[in-house]
Amino acid sequence: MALSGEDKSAIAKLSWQSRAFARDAYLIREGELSVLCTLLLAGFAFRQKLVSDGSRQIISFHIPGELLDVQNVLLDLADHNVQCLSRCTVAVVSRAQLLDLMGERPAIRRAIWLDSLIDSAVFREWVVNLGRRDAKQRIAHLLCELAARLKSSGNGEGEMYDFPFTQEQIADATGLTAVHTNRTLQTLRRDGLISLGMSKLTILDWEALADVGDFNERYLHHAV
Amino acid sequence: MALSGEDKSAIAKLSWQSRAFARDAYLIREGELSVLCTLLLAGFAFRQKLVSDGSRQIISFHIPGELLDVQNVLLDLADHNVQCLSRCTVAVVSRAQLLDLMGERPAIRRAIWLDSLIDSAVFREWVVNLGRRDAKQRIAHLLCELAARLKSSGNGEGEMYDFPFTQEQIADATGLTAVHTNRTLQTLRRDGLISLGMSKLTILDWEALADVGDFNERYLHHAV
DNA sequence: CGTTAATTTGAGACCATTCAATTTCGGTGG
DNA sequence: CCACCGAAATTGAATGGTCTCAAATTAACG
Repeated sequence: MALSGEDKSAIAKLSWQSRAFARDAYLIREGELSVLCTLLLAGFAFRQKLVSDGSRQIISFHIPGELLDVQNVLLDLADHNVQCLSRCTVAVVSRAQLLDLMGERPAIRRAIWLDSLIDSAVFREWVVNLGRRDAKQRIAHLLCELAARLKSSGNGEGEMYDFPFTQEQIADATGLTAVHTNRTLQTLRRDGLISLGMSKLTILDWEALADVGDFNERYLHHAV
Repeated sequence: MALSGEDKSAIAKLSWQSRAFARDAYLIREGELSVLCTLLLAGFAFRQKLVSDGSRQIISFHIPGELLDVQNVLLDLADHNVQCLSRCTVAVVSRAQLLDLMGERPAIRRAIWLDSLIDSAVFREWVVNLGRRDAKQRIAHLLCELAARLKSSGNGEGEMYDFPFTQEQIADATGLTAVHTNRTLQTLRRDGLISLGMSKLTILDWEALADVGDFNERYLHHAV
């Protein structure tokens, strides 16, 4: 969304600090008040929730350039965890500062709200993915989503993307076990749809992968 | 969220119209521009998306008193369908009017944004429900959520609630088949947790049902 | 009171899980 | 630079939860 020069300078005037986090570090914890708002400058992160038997469901992945805490900014206590997937660098501002900025600058307010609504659209698509697709479709869909977002945010060269996800994380995002995720990835490789290894994903046949995963990028709403 | 008298009168000044819809009528269609914003006055509705093989995933249910189109108000084209579950009466205002009101009145803006963030929190919980819980847990969790929301919005007498959902709809919301939903509901009845029939749900043992469904209402954020 | 929708029941098939063991990868220290 | 280590990926076989398909029963509606 295009912002005016004044909006941009208002953002530049924010007092923020850069912070580094290790892999697996928590940025937000369920049950705590999140008073900070963070922008992911470098590295990957994910939202996550634990269930009674101890297993974990990943709710979304986040790539460099995305806002992480908008979902919590008006809420009392966070209802989920946000965790670093790789080493991360984030820009941090206070919740109060962000809300003030939004109060003063309608275009920024709108942009941030839009961002949170696109996050919601992704959650909805994940509900569909988990509820009505089998293993092969789920994983294909997830790979399409990540590739589409990495491409449109400028992370990636051609059809090759940084891909620091473990198979266990893919499993926790798709509602599968790591074992079955492994087997399913192998069939996607065997079918010539993807190449995956050494923290790099390459989409070899985009059209076929999107077809397998029933992927339609409308729900991303041209997210940056 | 408490609104001032001025805010309330600004809302009262909106030019809205009441409309009735039949069961199964579409309020929003995927791929279309939603220029209207609706408040559900009476009846139940749900969000829904279809996948390639024609099967349907329900993404959320909505009860009287809830806003339906906030998720689409800043988006170009709707990414999902919204459909009436029972006969519905809705209040309709134009998208432009709602956005104007939000521009002028910070408290209303905040309330509506909060509403959309709580919707998101529910989507996230559904991701967890579909991804990491088995059939019995999923259905118990869904029943807890609906009961909690119906209770806090004043729809319900004691532990008995209007419950116009078919088993097929519960199946499409929990990612199961209607057949397996039927068998699972029977075990919940046999265990003495619920009583269900004639469009009425009674929670016989709230604590046990919440325990089975791993239900923690924090994610509802005391939604109205 | 007839007709359609919704619920219920049964049996067999299948996708994904579980559990356990093995191999490969990535990083670290000598 | 190589040996080592824990993490991650891979493989196998048996189990199980859920699905599929079909039919019967019951409830809802005009």
